[in-house]
Amino acid sequence: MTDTKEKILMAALRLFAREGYEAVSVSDIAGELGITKGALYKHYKNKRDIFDSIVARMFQVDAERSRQYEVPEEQFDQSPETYEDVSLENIRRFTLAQFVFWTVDDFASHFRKMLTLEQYRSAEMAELYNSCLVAGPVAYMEDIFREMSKKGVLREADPKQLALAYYAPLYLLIGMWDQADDKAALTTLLEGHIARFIQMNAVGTEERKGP
Amino acid sequence: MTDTKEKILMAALRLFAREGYEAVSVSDIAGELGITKGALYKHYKNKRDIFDSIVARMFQVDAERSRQYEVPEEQFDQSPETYEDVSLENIRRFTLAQFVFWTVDDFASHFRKMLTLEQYRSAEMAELYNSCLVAGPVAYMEDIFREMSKKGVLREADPKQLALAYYAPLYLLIGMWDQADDKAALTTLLEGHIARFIQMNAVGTEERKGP
DNA sequence: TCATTTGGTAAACGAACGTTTACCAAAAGT
DNA sequence: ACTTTTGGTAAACGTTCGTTTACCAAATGA
Repeated sequence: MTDTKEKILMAALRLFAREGYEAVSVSDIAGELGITKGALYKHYKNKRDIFDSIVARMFQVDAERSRQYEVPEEQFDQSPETYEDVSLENIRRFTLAQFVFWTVDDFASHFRKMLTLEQYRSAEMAELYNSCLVAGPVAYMEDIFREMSKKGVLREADPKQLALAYYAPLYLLIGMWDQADDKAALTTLLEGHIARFIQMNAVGTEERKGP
Repeated sequence: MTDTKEKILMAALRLFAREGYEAVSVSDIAGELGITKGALYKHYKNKRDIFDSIVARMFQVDAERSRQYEVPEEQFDQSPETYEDVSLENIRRFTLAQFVFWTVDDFASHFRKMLTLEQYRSAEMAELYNSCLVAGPVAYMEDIFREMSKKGVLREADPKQLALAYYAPLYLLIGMWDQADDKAALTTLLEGHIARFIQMNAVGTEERKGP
């Protein structure tokens, strides 16, 4: 069965996320499935191959996700007076989806932790960690905020500074998730942060802008 | 010489911070100093003992630091009209000092990275990482902000939400430091963040409060 | 039906691991 | 001056590592 190959990948990911790549032995992975380590080499050519397959899988998952999120296209025919609300609401929903993805989703959550543990081992891992979880998302938000400032949805401000202020709490709360006992409180904090950010930075929360 | 013992500790810390504890061999550590691994056992009883000594050292460094930062006591006899400025300026300086400590300081920087890599291995490491770098600092800022709100230096707001908004960018920038090529830009971003935070949350940046 | 492929076991491989031992030169103590 | 301690080397210990090999039963395919 090719089902075993999948089980190996997930078991390895779970172990890599907790212990780090080097600290996990091939026997450990095989032991998780109740098979011998010899059987493992029928599915992967070596230990590194498992790791590489995990990374490749993440690229695949990410491609599917961005295909899904890109151009929903439905709300662009709104009247100008409600555009900012829709736009901000989109950001809010996107942010919550990001949070859920990196914390609740089994694969993404374990992958994030694995990447956290491997980020200093090589420039490649550092770049991957950075683009997935740090500078990548910040740059993404910066683009969005620059656009929104230009359209008058947000007050004038350095979009890089805005992106930092917006994304950093999300990043920190993701990092707190794994060992938080009250996970609902974290979600509440995140929602509070988003609401606060919109209230302080959106045009139209104090005076409403006419069409 | 007891100087060798210190060199072993620092070399081990440097390696643990890059590779993680399990991925570093005793030979690796000895090799960094140009001695054999046998010699290493004249200074530490085993590999774990080196790790524990590093952690103990951090506690020691931290104790010295908090002794140094606690009760500078010099500015508490200010007139009420300048109190908020002093208070906010203290926070600004404290924040920058924290940032420099966890990024530039050789021991603290490596210790932070090591802790980042070990945080999922045991509850003890998770707690240490959390108290040093995540929930600990947030709770600390929360206390400060609650006090400042009560004294009217800050606008009314949930202090937990304030602490998250204030500390998270610091946390993210610390994490970006290691592999940033333009470190000055990060410092600029941090200073921008602090200035922005004070401007948006301090009472008196729009209307000055009389005595 | 019979050859082949698949997915598994058990054992062995050399290398590397953390640790211990036997030994030694130089420094320190008395 | 002689003993002890200190800080080092080199080699060996038993264990575990990642990987390979020989073998096998069941599924697959012609």
